[in-house]
Amino acid sequence: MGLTKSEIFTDEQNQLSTLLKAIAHPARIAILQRIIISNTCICGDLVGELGLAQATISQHLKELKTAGIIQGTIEGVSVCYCINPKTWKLLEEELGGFLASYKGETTCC
Amino acid sequence: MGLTKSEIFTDEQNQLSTLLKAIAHPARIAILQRIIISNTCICGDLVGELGLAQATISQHLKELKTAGIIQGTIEGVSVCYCINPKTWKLLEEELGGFLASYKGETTCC
DNA sequence: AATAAGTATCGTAATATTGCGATATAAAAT
DNA sequence: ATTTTATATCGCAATATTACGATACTTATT
Repeated sequence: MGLTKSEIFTDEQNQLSTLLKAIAHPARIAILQRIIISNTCICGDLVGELGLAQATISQHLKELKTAGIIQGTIEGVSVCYCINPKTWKLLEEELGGFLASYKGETTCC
Repeated sequence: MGLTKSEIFTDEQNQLSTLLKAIAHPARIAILQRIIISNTCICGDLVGELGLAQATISQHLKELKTAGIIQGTIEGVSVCYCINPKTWKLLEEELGGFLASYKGETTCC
């Protein structure tokens, strides 16, 4: 039907998948890398650098913001976006725990 | 258009987003957790445990397999799926590097 | 007040994802 | 050989995502 059945999964599984989904796009990865490098990001800059239209970038920024991964504060005409430290930490922890749970033992296959 | 413009991004950005996309679904996270715990997974088990139809689970397994995150070997009637250590390591490295690139400095906002 | 600059939102088209019933396939047991 | 068991694939419907032009909004400058 095209609708994820969130009810049957744990809150952790849903939360992690939501965060991952927000990051799982090359444009959004590029945006995040750009924000991290400059530590002071303005959308207008991105429009010139990435090869995407202004509307598209604004939409990607909105998705990252909705997921809580970035936060934006209005600074005059432009908007300054930066990483939301809390969510970033949460992602590092949740994802780190998940990835580390596999110890690489090859009992099967 | 609905088509991601992969051409304008780096190989690293595309690769990382592809891997993340494969994991960014609660059912697939649940499947991976289940595989990791048992270290010997048979699809039939999952059908009973998760609340999804057999066809749906088979499809999720296929996506994980296509992304190279799991590998399956036929064992008689059933198929044994397990983590692909190489891809898992790659994911840990790529993602770890990406997440660690943010140092948490709050110069702005 | 009018204009300019930077972003956000709307509407829309193209494509992708999610989920499932039905059916196919493949190996094991009878 | 037929039936059973386990998994994969097909086809479809519902929904989500991606991208962008056009337009609205919001603040700064003139």
